[in-house]
Amino acid sequence: MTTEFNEKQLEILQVAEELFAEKGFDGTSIRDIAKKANINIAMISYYFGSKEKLLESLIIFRTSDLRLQLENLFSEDLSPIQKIEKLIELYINRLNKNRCLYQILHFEFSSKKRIMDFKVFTDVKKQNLLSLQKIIAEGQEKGVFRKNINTALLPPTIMGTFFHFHTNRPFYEELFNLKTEEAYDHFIKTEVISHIKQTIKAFLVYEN
Amino acid sequence: MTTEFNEKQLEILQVAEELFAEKGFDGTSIRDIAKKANINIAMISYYFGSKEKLLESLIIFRTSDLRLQLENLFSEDLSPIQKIEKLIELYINRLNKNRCLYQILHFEFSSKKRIMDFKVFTDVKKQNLLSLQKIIAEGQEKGVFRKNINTALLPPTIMGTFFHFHTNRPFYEELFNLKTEEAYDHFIKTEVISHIKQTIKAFLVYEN
DNA sequence: ACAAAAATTAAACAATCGTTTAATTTAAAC
DNA sequence: GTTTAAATTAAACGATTGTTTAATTTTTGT
Repeated sequence: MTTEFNEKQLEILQVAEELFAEKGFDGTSIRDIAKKANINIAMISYYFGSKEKLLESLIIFRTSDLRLQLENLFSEDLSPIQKIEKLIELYINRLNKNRCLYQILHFEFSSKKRIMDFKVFTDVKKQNLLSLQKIIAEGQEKGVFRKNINTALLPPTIMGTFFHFHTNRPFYEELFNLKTEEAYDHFIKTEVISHIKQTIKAFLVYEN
Repeated sequence: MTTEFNEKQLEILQVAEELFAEKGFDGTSIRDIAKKANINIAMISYYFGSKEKLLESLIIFRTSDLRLQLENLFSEDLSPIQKIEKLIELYINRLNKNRCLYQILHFEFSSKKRIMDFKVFTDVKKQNLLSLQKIIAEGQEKGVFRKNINTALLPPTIMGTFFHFHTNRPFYEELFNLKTEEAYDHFIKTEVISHIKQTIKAFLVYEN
C-alpha cells in the first residue's frame, strides 16, 4: 500500500474523516460524503473499491509515522522524567492533531461488527508499550521511579484522560468557558497535557 | 417517565443494550433486536414508539439512581483519602456493571447526529463534580491534599482510564491472559481499580 | 360465555443504503 | 488530429432500513 493519493482522493479522505467522526461510520452514507466533497457517488467505489476500504485507506493514510518517534525517544539525552514528559507530549499532541480519526478508531475498534485488519494496531500498541517499558525500567534503575509499576496501565491513563475529556467536550467547553476552537485547542496543549504529566509523574515517583 | 416495564419490554431493552454496545446504534437494525429477542419487529414500535425512543428508554432505565450515592458519601465518617478511594470504587464499579450502556453513551454522546436530551447528563456530571470538589476541599483544609488542584480534570482520568482499558479489551485480554469473562471482570475490580486509586492518590498528595 | 382491550403477527410501505453499469466527457499519448 | 486511457456522470440495481397497516390471537374484565 502506497500513499499515492491524488487531490480528489485526498479531498474524499478528508471529508470522510470529518463525517465519520461526526456521525460514525454506519451513520455516514457515501452519498453524504459525495455531496460534501462535490463528487459523484461512484467515485468512491472507483477510487477506493468500497466504503470499508475507504476507511482502511484513511487509517493507513493517518497512522504511518506513528512508531518511529517513540523509538527514537529512548536514545535521546534526557532524564527518565524528561522522557516521560516528552512521551506524553508526543502522545497527546498526536491524538489531538488527529482527533477525528482517533474518535473513529475509538469506536470502530470496540465494535465487533467490522472485521478489519486491526492486527496492525495491536502490533503498534505492543511496540509503543515496549518503548514505554524501557523508559520506566531505566528510571527504576536510576532510583527515580518506584518499583512494582504496572506499565501496561499507564497508556490507558494517559490516553484515556484525553479521550474522556474530548468525548465530553461540550461539557468542558462550558465549564472552562472555551468558546472557540483555538481556546479549546490551547487548553488541551497546556492544562490537559500538564495535568496528565503531573498525574503520571506523581504515580511513578510517589511511594504508597 | 416511569419504570413500569413488563417482562417483554425488559427483554427488548436488554437485547438492545447488548447489540447497541456491540455494533453501535446505527449498526444495529430493529430486525436484529427482534430476532435476538424472539419478538416481532413491530413490537418495538408498539412498545417504545421508535428506535430512537428505545434508546432513550434504555438510558433512563439504567441511569436513575446515579447521583444519590455520591452525595451521601461526603457525610460518611471517613478520611478524605478513604472517601476518594470509595468514590473511585463507586465510579468504576458502576461503569463496569453497565459497561454496555456506557459504551453506547460514550459514542452517541460524541456523535452530532443524534440530538437527544443530554441536558440530564450534563446536570448529573455537574452534581458529581460538586460532590468531588467538596471532598477535595476538605482534604486540602486538613492538609492531606496539596493546593492548586484542577478538580474537573480528575473524572477524565478516573473514568478515561477505565474506558480506554475497556475499549481496548482484546489487546489487554491478550496481554494479561484474561481468557474468561470472570478473569476480565476480576482484573478490573482489583488491578484497574487499584491502579486508578494509586494514580489519583499520588496526584492529590505529591507536591511537584 | 361474551365483549373489550391488549398483544402479536405477516405483509407492505416508502426511503435509503452500498454498489454496479453503461454512456459520456476529459486528458494524455503518439 | 486521431487514438487510447482515465475521469466523471446519471441511472438503475437489489438489499436493507425504520415504520405502519390491517388482520389475528391472546388476555382481561364482567
